[in-house]
Amino acid sequence: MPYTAEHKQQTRTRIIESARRLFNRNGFEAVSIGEIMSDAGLTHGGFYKHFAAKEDLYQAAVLQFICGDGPEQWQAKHIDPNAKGEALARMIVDAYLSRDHYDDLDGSCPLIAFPSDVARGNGTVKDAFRQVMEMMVGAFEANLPKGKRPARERALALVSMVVGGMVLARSVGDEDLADEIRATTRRQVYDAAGWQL
Amino acid sequence: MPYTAEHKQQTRTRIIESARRLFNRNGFEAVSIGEIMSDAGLTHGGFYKHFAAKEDLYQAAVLQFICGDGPEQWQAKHIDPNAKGEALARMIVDAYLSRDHYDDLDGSCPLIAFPSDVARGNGTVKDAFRQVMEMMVGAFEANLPKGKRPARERALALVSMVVGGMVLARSVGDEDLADEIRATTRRQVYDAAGWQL
DNA sequence: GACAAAAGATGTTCAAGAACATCTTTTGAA
DNA sequence: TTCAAAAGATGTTCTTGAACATCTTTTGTC
Repeated sequence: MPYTAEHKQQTRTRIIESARRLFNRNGFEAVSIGEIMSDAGLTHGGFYKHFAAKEDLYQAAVLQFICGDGPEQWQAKHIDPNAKGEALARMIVDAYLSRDHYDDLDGSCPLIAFPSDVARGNGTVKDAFRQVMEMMVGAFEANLPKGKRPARERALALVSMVVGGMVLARSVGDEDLADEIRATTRRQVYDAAGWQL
Repeated sequence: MPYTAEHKQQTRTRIIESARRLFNRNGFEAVSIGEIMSDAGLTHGGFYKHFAAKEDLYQAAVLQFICGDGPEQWQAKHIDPNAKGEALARMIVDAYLSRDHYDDLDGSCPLIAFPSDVARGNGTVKDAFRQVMEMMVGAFEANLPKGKRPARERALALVSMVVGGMVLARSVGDEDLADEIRATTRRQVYDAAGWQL
């Protein structure tokens, strides 16, 4: 068999990385297969050697966020990989609601980049989306102080808040208002989690 | 001048209503002008007598939610128009996070229906989006009990939560999980607002 | 070194759709 | 009743893009 299996895998990964970047910025529909392949340094024809249809890329692009190697800059900048417990949970919140994340259109979390696209998509994409969400819920759940309600419940609420806040910030088209939304959401998350600012 | 001004206005409104419904369900890109016009009982050609470009419809479709006549069923069912203060604020939250809203793909709030589409759109759509958000913030702000933080801040956080919760619920593709997200978000909103369940 | 199997490139098909040009219909005003 | 201005219908253009068919290149195996 010519072209080693790793080679194909690498190419496939390159395609997915290009797709995620372009999808993140422009949405599923607005990006053509040709653009993605070209961005990955290939031509349009080879696409179907890796995927049966464009839709299959949606799922892969969403999962790339948690399967790709290494955190994004906006994550690395705010999260100390050695941190644990409350400190870690706070770092995740800070990273998520950071200006860096807000500005990083290419590398942002898929929960922010395409919620409505996924809501309209097929079960496969939704499943990928759910996985990303559950991963985030899990990260909070494991690092939340005890409270009157179950940790999962509070973790889910925190995810709702940070996702909602960033989604709104990205959509209002006003930097100052976006800053206000991010800052406000962060304070309220801290309150809800029982953390000091 | 043939065709009275009201007639034109009515037709325009019909186009916007069709557009909102179809956009809500399928997104801006996936719906063609022909489909919208046809849904409104017209043919594609007449579109440009009302709008210069398809993009102009995006803004109109978003604003239709707050400019259209009468609340959606999911709103009417949970909100007593005579209610005031905390009772009203609770009704708004209940309506927003209701199963009725979740199920109403055509009539849902634009903040839920197309956050990512708007985030990628031009300033005009974003401005419309902002208006819808500010209207919601205002509704909460005016009806929140006193607390240690400014009412606007807490109102903004509530909006982040309910929007985030519904956006996630719509995207996970699992009814049970969606129910959990809605219920959990609601409890946490009540906690955050200082309301009893 | 020849061979073949798979990756990737090139080229084609077909459909969709935005924009607009040009007809036809409507209806208020004269 | 006629006229004309604007709404709406019909028809056309041109571009884009998904899918796939068919070449060409690569490289491991014999």
